[in-house]
Amino acid sequence: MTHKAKNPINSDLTLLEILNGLEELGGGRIQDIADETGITKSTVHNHLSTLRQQGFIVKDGDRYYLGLRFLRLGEVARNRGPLFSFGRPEADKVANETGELTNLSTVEHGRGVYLYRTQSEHEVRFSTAAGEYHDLHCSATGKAILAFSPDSVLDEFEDVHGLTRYTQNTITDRAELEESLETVRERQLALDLEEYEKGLRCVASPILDKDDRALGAISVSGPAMKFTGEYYRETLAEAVKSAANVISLNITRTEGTY
Amino acid sequence: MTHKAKNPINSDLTLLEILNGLEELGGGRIQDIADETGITKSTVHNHLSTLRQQGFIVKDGDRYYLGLRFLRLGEVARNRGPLFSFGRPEADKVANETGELTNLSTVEHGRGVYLYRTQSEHEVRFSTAAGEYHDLHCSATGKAILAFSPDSVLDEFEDVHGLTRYTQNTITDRAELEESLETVRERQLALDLEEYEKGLRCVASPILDKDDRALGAISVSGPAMKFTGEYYRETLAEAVKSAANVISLNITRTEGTY
DNA sequence: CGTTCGATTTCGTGATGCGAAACAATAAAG
DNA sequence: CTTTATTGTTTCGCATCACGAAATCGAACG
Repeated sequence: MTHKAKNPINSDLTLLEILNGLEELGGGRIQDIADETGITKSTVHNHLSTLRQQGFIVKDGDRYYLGLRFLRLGEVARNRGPLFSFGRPEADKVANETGELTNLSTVEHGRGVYLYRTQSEHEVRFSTAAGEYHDLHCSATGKAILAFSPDSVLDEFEDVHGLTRYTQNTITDRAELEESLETVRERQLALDLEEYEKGLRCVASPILDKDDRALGAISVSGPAMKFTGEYYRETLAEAVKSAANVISLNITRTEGTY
Repeated sequence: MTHKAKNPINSDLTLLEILNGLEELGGGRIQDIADETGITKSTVHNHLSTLRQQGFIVKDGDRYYLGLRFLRLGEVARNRGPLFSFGRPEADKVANETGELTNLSTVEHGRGVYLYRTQSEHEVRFSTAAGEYHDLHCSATGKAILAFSPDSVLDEFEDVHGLTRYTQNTITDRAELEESLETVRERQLALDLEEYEKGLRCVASPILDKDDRALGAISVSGPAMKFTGEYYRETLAEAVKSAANVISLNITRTEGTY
């Protein structure tokens, strides 16, 4: 387990449970939240009422929604560390030059988290994956990060989530995974060959600090049909790798501020 | 007051207080948070410990920070309503065409909130204002929104925050403000002539739903020295106005989904 | 080794969060 | 218009538990 609180505060747990419910449902009425979370109506009501009073929740008609207060908290979280501020411009560049969807991610609580994803022209609605979690063993960014992280990171992830199989290509064997990480280390490049979702491929390169430890990774992702041959293994790979290099350099250059 | 909870939950209040503290400090040690919030060490410790266990907080050394969990919650909040998903692409276009800083904002809990701000080349670090609050009476976006909102919105804002004076140009008289809103309604354009910060000007245009009620506003902002004459009152004004129109149209066209 | 500073834990108690159920409000149905 | 159903809101009593003072632990420093 990641962390076990000695004296967990009960009402905090229910409050957070309610937030989780609101996130999943994208908002809802008291009854909905109560059903979703298994918490009594009156309790849900009191918590939501308190949250609203403090400006964290908005009520539209009889529906409750997460408020924009969380947007602010999220931005503060995202701007801890240099990864986002230095990475975003480069990610945008890669997206412009290649025309592909570009991602920036890091690790938190033993899982991969998207810090940023470029906007796609096509899927306008809900394209935002920022803040979403992903597995480390079957994503390009995840493997790029693992290759330059202490074993403890993989240990924690394996402990909590296991090496779940999603497709035929998913690497579910620890030894095999570690072997593949070795080549990632050599080439500073990690691939995802439909290991998480059939038809989806990625290339990632790690973003490193001065001690060659991964702060995160940058990747492009797209359809397997398009991500093949030289375009995939040279053009895109190089684009991602050089972007990662620029970001790493910019970060280490400004070291000390962090 | 915006909303008064009948049975506010005490531990929720302290938890939220701690989050506020973390936001202000950008993270810190137990003692720091305790000092900042006036809550006892052990209480702070228990709350943070609980939050961490649930993945909302990260601990780096002996420092606690807001976790990326909030990023996700913030994104959910931001994607409620069509404003962000339809507005962002247009805001980016305006930013590209004019080269100026472009903002997208809305109203929540009686205050203006930035939903999105385009990245500026110059100020890389901490340029993110997303989720930040701003006053309605002295900002271009605020006035654009007020002009197309029921009086209750201005009432609530005035009640809670008052028409604070920030510069010589700030409109602090309700009647005068309402008069200026009349011309905003006519021209579908609102200006900020250094009313909030000396040297800073903005132009905004409201984003309207099918009943001509403001969902938010889009604006560009920049130095007063540059924002003058035809460039300010024609070029930028038109850019913002037409972008607002496009967004409004796209939203009403897809009406019913919301 | 001792000192200092802060994190963590212990612990007793008064406050309070919880759930069942009553009540109100609203909408749908007949 | 009345009835019925559904859900939000409030009440209330009690076992629980969040709180704070102080003790303990642990690390960094000289």
